[in-house]
Amino acid sequence: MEEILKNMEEDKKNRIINSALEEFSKNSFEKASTNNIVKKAGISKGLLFHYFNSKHELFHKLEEYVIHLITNTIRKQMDWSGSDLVERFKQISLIKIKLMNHYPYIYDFSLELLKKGSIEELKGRYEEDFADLMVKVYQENIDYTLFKEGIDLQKVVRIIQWTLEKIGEESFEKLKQSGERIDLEMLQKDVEDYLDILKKAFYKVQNEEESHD
Amino acid sequence: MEEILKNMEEDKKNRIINSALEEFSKNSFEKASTNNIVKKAGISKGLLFHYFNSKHELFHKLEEYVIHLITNTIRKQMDWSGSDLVERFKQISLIKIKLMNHYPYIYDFSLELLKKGSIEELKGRYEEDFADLMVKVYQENIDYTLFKEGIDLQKVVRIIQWTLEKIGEESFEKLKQSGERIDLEMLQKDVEDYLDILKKAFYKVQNEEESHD
DNA sequence: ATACCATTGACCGAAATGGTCAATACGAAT
DNA sequence: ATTCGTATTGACCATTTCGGTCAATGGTAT
Repeated sequence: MEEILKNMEEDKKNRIINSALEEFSKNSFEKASTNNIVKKAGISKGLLFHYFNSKHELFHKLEEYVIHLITNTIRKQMDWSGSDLVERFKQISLIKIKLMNHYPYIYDFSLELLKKGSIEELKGRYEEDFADLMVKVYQENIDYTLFKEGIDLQKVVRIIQWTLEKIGEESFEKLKQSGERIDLEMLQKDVEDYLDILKKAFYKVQNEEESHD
Repeated sequence: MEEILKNMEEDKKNRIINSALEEFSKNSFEKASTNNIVKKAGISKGLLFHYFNSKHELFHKLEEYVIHLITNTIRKQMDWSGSDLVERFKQISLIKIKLMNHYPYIYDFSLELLKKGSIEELKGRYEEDFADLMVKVYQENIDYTLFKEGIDLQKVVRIIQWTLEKIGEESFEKLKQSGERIDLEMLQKDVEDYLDILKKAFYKVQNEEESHD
């Protein structure tokens, strides 16, 4: 994707990527229309097929690009030194939402990929990539003794993840309806509020002194 | 819907409803195909247009039917006497999932309705209906002093709702992939486990004596 | 002026679209 | 058996849309 469009001006490139992401997110592969994609991207039909020889290749290159972008961004922008799982989740969710400001449909698109699977050859590769990253997120240097004892750790972790996912989904709905960019500061505050509640609920009681005024 | 198909044998009626729900859930109205609907329902094209004069009418009657079915089922099957909000949520979520066993795509379909809106005339009517029901759920006879003091009640309630929604979405994914009906007993156990965790986290500490062996 | 790549949009045959309708199948009543 | 009426069929229609092609054009650097 990057190599294919490397000489194209940034703005046009983004329009193509975003238009394709939107069309493939809203429709199944078969019903997604290349006519719609070029119309929304503001380019001619010929140009799209000049760069991507077929609808299949476009989709294939797009999913490759998206998987690579998401996993690499997380890998690079995360602070891997901390041992607090919730903080790690928070970082991931903020990274995703920042990506969404640039590529509004990237999250929806990647969710569809994970649900429906994709071209087999690629699927193996990126699922492995994702799986590796997730193992790293959950296990590398994480201190699980922060959680209260006697609770179902697996379920609690899922509650926390689900909450973050829902916050993300809500932001996306807002973005779609208003068209304005997401207010990252407000969102960060929101995420932190929710995670504070969840930490207070599921982490061992902390030293009150540290948070004293 | 019910009146239109009243003389039809139950099985064929369900096949039509479920096929239409599926097609309209997976595709936007425009891209949904009446050819697909009749194929999956196992009926002829002519028959569908004999009962519903147009694709628009089919969709319209379908949404009317679904909204009515969901709200009425909740209204009737709920135990409105309790004052525990979490228990009320639990009931709603189990009712929804039971409906999903009969109409697998009813939940997806209704979500799309709420997101995208629908035909204007109907929209006003059923949104009001939904809103009324929700007010009843949240306010009629609910004891909010069960929650711990000093927490952000609104956010806590949303965490609980989101958790139930995610459990429902997961059940639906399983249903789609396996095709088997949902094991309601296992699911109920699951819902209760999660809600126990959330209650312990957000409700005031209860008398331990009652749960003593 | 020449060479070269980016870009266009009219055009293609094929497929799918929502909807129609004359023809049947079939059970009940006579 | 025959008639009647309704439930149901599927071939058929005009129209649109599909993915993809390609000769032509524009613009830029040499």
